[in-house]
Amino acid sequence: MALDKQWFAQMESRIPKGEVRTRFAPSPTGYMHVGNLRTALYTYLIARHAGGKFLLRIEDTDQGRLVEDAVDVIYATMRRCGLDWDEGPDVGGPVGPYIQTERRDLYGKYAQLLLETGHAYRCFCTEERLEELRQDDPNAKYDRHCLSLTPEEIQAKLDAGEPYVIRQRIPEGTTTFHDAVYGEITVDNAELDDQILIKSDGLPTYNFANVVDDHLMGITHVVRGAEYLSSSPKYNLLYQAFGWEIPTYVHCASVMINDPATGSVRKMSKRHGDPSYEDLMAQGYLSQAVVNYVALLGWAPHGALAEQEFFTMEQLIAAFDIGHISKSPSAFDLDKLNYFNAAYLRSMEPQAFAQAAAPYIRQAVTNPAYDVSAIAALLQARCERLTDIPEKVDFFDTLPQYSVELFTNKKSKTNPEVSRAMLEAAIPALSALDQWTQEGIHNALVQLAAQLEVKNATLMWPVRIAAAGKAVTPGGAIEICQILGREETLRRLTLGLSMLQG
RNA sequence: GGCCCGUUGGUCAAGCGGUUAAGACACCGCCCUUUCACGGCGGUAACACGGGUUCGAGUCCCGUACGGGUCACCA
Repeated sequence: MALDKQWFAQMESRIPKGEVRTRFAPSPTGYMHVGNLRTALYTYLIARHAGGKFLLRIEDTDQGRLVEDAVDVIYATMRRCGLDWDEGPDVGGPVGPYIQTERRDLYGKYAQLLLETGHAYRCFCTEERLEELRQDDPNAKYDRHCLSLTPEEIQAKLDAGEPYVIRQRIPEGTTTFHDAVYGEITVDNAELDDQILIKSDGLPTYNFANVVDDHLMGITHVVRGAEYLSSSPKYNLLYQAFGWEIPTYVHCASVMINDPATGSVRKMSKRHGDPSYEDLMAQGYLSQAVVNYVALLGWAPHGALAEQEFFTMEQLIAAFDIGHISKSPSAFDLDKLNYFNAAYLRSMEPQAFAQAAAPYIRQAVTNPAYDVSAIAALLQARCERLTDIPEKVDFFDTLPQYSVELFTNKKSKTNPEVSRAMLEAAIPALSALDQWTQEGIHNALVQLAAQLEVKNATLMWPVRIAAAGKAVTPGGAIEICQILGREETLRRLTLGLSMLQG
């Protein structure tokens, strides 16, 4: 097969120059790992910080792992996180296509190039033979059996239609590469395997497609998880074999999680039931909170910003720098995410919060008479996640069964006898009210407490307990009574009183 | 196991040869208060270990230990 020099030249000519270009290149698996999300974020931030381009490329060369609609999940997640891309499968761009299976013909041509320059060779070994090689040493490298095939032997196998793969020929010596976060790393080439570049199905392996695409797409900063650190020398060798400029590598340490079962940390994984981005959304977390938290998992602002922890996307773009990406793995901490989420929830406009909370409130409070906005106002400073809401407000719909013991509270100086006296006084005072407003209820009860010569808490406690039937409620007696309405409040208070009289 | 990487409180982390070693989460206490939250104030808690280099080391070098990654026709 003759190589079309013009075609290669044309591919080269498409590559944009003079700008920072990064890419996020997920495999369509149907969900976004927290670690992947963080990698995507950092990749995005590096491009935006430099005023460069951020691209999205879909790496779907593993036909066996294709997941239906997974690409849509990626789009949705990226958009929801505020990671807008300049070039990608859906928006196009100068170096497309942006889906690897749509580029399939191109990898073979580049592999051919390597074949002709002796940087790669065809391998006809069967899987059985490879397995045998690994019999006594499961970590054995390929023995280069097919490297010694003569051109005639190769041609004969080709003519016979024998399936083959194309392998990279690793040269002698050592390979040194530079990583922006880990620094200079040198390895002995003897440690490197003659890895497969083109699989027998004709599709490229991740490692090969990655190098070809990154070059052809003009990627200047290769941002990826640290699990690729040890395969980086092979990448470098590939770039060198092609005579291509080596990009800046930015490897990010893994996101770990504390495993309470073992008491140690391990890499976050879907398999162990660790939450993905989608899981977190379903659990009532805010996308901004997750993004903010994740940004700080493995990167920290420096200088004047060292103590800042709340960042908008714009602020992240301005502050982000590769130099402060951490080399060591960090543990995902749900407590801290909860803190961020609660803070984001609190910072919302009351109206926006009410809107977000409404469906969760309505899960537990179906009575249309109760004002959702008023309930939301009580909740805003009191929940870490939206999904915390239903159990906090269930008492509005139905008064729980509760025990008289709830009427006893040391700090409020209440016990069943005191509570009984309080309710006996509160019921007529509240039924006499002409305006059922927070202010009206507040004034009536505060005046009553003064009149009875007890502290406010002594009166409020039994009222709240009778109104809600729970020791802990969002909001106090006044707010709860106001939302309940006069009739229901008096009914519940009377019920409470009868419990105390019985 | 070989190779590569890492190691500051329970967790996230600042620090880039000279600091009383920041800050945040969590935890504890106090205040505020109508329960709980919110908010305010305070507290417990760290440079893995051993050698060097240096007037001086969390910061630089070398070991050890521990942790992680990787060794596929997966990405």
